[in-house]
This record gives sequence, C-alpha cells and structure tokens, in this order.
Amino acid sequence: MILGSGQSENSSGLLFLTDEQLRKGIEAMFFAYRGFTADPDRILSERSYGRAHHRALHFIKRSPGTTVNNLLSTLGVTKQSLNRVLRTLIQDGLVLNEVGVQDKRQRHLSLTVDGSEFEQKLSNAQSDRMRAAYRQAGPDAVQGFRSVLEAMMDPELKKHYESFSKGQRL
Amino acid sequence: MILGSGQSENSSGLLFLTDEQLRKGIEAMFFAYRGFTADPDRILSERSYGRAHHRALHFIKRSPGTTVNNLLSTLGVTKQSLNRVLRTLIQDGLVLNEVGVQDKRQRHLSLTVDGSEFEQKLSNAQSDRMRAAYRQAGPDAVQGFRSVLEAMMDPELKKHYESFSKGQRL
DNA sequence: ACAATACGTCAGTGTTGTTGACATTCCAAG
DNA sequence: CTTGGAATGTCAACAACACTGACGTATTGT
Repeated sequence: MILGSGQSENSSGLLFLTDEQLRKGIEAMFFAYRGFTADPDRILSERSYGRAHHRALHFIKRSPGTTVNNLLSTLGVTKQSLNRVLRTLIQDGLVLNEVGVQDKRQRHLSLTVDGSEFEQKLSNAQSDRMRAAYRQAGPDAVQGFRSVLEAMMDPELKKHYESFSKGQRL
Repeated sequence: MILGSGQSENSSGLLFLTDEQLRKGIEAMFFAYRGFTADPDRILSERSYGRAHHRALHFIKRSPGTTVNNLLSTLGVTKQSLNRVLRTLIQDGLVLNEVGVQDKRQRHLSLTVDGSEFEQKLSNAQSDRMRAAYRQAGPDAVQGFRSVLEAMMDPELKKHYESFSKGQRL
C-alpha cells in the first residue's frame, strides 16, 4: 500500500490520522464548497433566484415527472420551504406541475423548455469547474474524491444519491 | 495509468468526462456536504447557535489572535454578518476580543477556555465522521479527495486554505 | 364511512447573508 | 499637526431560506 504524505498505518492496518489532517480535510470541504457554488450563485442572482431554486431544478431535471414528496425527501427540506421555491419556478414558467394520472393527489414535476435551458446554463457553469478540477487532479484522484464523499453521506441521503444510478451507466 | 470505471483518456492524454459523471460529482458534493455539517448542526442547535458560529470558532481556534479583518476575508462574509455572530460569542464568554498593542484599531480574537471546549466538541463531532469516511475510503482515496477539493477552490480562497499549513507539518 | 396520504397555503420565527449609512479610533503621510 | 484613509463597531432595513404549527382540500385505501 502506497501511503500519501502525512498518512501512516499501524500494525492493525488502521489508518492513523492526526487532528491536523482531519482539520485540513474539514477546511478543504468548506473552501471547496464555496468554489463549488460560486458560479451558479452568480447566474442565479441575475434572476433573483437562490441556491434552493438551483437544487430544485437540478433534481427535477434528473428525475422528470418526480412527485413533490419524492423531491422533498431528496432535498431534505420541509414542504413549506420547497413550496415557496416551486411556486416561483412554476409561475416563471420554468417548471411544469401536472396532476397525476393514477394517483390524482400527486403532482408530477418536470422542466419546461425554458426551465431546461436555464438548468443547463447553471449545470454548465458548475460542471466546467468540476471538470477543470477533475482534470487538474487526475483520474485516480477523482475515484478517491467520490469514495470519500460517498463515505461521508448519511445512509438515508446516500440512498437518494445511488437511486440516480439505477439503470444508468457511469 | 489505471482508469477508474467510466473514465477514459483520449490520445491527447486529456481526461474525458461525460455529463453524467460530472452530474454525479455535483450530487456527491451536495449530499456529502449535508452529512459533513449534520453532526455539528445538532450540537449547535442545542445552544441556539448556527453554522456561522461554528465557522468563526473554528478559524479563531486555528489562528489565535487573528484580527477581525483577517477572519472576515477567510470566511468571505460582510463585517456586519460576522459582527452579529462574534457579538454573541463574546457575550457568551466563548471568544476574547482584545485591542491590539501595535495597532489599537485592530481587535485580536481568541477562544476562552469555555470557547475552546465547545469548539473541541464541535470539531470532534465533525472529525469523527471525517475519520470514518477516510478509513472507509482508504489512504489513496484521501489523497484524491484532497486534490480534487483543492482544485475546486477559488484561487483567493485557496490562499487562506494554504496559509494554515505555513510552518506546520501535515 | 373513515383514516391516511399528498399537496398547498397562511402565519410566525430564526439564522445568515446582504446594502447603506454613520461614528469612532487610530495610523501614517503630507 | 492636520488630514485622509484604514479598521472597527453599530444601526436599520431587507431578502433568502430554513423551521414549526395549523388548516384546508382532494384523493385514495381500508
């Protein structure tokens, strides 16, 4: 096993980590997340939207026809909080809200052409930075990046994360 | 070069990344950040503090005697926003605010014993999850994790991130 | 018929961010 | 020594986004 700088393993094969290493990891998450959201935030503020709108658009694009309840548990917010965002997106003609066929209580959400376009714009801005970071770090790093992030998720949230891979090739 | 699943390189040696791969990376960041903040958030809400208090405590602990302006640019918020948080922390006896010796305009911030204790509690909760994730993913993954996150930071923020390593062994 | 589910909405509250304005203190350059 | 500007603190107003609690409606399942 090749060890990176500053990491070591004891005889039990357990990774030994100093407080300093963990603290750097915490700070890396903090600073990286800022960069991660910086570009979409700029675009969103032009239309006086916020991060919540971006998240909603992202996951509706991801799962077209999804129900409100499903989106709710993916985002992990209350229905009141989501509703505020959804209402503006529907009013602005970015999101479609259609009554369910089998179950008429449900509302199926999807993006309009405008919504799809705007989501693409946001997605591109964020993807560009992600791609640049991936290329700079290299393919092996990307594997590690994903592994650590997945190990950091709450199990309940990880289910949602994995559900998007069902029947999709990565 | 060993390629992870779904990644490939073209003849120019440039990493080829599909929209789907990038989208998964974006979602990984989103879901992981939730897990990342979940444990401290619980502890903070017991004292009716928020994430902003945690961040302030973290970086004051990191750089004892730092000035308000320095903390401001690290956190990337306005002085008004930071001031509100600092005021409560000072009132609650967690943070010390001392007038500068050379430059008396500056206020040097540091943690009291209580503040240090509370910061430790928060830090431990977050570190525990980070350590678990690191161990689950393995040492090579940790290297990659850090590499990608660093490549994702804005250059201006990265300076702050790196400043904490000056003269420190990792 | 009745309970539960899915959704929407109203009202109130809290944290965290923003701008803008203004006062104070202090250093440093003219 | 005066003055400009930097560093700090504070006030007010506002917005985004989260929360709780409550209520109403339509629909579904038992």
